[in-house]
Amino acid sequence: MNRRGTYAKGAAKREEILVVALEVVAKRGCRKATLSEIAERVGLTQPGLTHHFSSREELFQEVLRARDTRDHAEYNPPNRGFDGFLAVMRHNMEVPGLVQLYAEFAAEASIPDHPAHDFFVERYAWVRGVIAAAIGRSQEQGEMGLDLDVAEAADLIVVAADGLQVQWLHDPTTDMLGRLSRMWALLRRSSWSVGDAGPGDEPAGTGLIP
Amino acid sequence: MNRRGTYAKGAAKREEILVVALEVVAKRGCRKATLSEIAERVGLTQPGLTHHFSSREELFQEVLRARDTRDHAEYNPPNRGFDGFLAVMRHNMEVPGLVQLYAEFAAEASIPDHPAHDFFVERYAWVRGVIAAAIGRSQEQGEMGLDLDVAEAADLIVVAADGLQVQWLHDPTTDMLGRLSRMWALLRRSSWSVGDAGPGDEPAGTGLIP
DNA sequence: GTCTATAAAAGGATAGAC
DNA sequence: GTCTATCCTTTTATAGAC
Repeated sequence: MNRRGTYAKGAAKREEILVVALEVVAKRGCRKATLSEIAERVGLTQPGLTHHFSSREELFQEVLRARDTRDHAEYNPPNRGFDGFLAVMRHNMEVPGLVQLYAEFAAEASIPDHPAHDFFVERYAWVRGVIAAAIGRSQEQGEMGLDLDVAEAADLIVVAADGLQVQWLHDPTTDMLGRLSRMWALLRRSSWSVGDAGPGDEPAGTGLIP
Repeated sequence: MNRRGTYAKGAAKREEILVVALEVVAKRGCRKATLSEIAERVGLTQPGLTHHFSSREELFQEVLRARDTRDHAEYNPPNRGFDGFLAVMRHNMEVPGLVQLYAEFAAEASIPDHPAHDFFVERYAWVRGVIAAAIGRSQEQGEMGLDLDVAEAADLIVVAADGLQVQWLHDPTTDMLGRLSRMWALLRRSSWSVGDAGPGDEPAGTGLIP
């Protein structure tokens, strides 16, 4: 531990930057949050900040990564299942800045050559996996039918959660937890087989498959 | 029609700008799309463009408004119900630029004092209403139970659609239509009463309501 | 309705000192 | 690890001519 003043200090500053970056995003929005303002708020110049995070995109990506790491450790101990996911969403309602950053940056990064594109693709896969595991656990306990298409069900939970967060940002009275619980309940009660109305199928008469 | 050269020309240029703005957004993303590039592509200078749309936010908002107007006329003639909604989503898959703009700009506008904030709040209410009407129609036809909470069900469809679009931007193999059809099927098969597991309720043991 | 010109600001990147 | 200094680029906004 003789690295005090170098490594330790650097790591602490990094943490501080991540926190302050979030505050600036919460106030200005992801688009209008600038490196200079963040730097100033942590008592650095803009080039000083760049030493820690070499670009705006890297910084925001790391803010979100740190969030995931902490949230997962805090709310998703092994096998907590859907309750853990709900707990994360409940926590999200106390940190609108994070939700705002997530929604805006994820959308911005949807363009294929965005620096954070791969981060989000991997993150989505990870989240779907977490939810799929929760569904699997629910199946083991007999709460959900074994004929449920787990991947599809997990997808629906994840996209509903994402969509809900944007709605909630626009209207904070949105009942995210209630809506997600309902979504979960729908899946719990349903029972379907692949040949029934599987992925890609459509209601008859839609005309989507000419 | 003696206004050729003034009103007519202005309106035509406006339309052209809306189209080109979309192309630039599709290429660069909403954040990186600039008034100057759009102006150049329509053969105007940036101040020339500003004459038609006084800000970036107004321009993007009008692109989305024009889209809604056209889509609604094209795919949602009275009482087409859920099929009409699916048709809009199918059409969206042919215009990723629009989906990209919608996702990114909606997230950006989630901050309360954003110029387009109200536009999105009103738009969400409108879309929810459209879906709620489709559900109501489905109930009349006996396809959906009368005990369905229409507002809640409509919400779930809308947020799932929004979330799906972002997922699809990141991974174009995402089966948006299949997922939405499944969502609809879940609601069709379900049957719930308000006291059963109504909005705001949670699974037992979640601890979300201390 | 569109231009030129210019403002006025700000964004992010980089080289080199300490 | 942080600063100063500087650079280049870009962005939006505005005033006034045609």
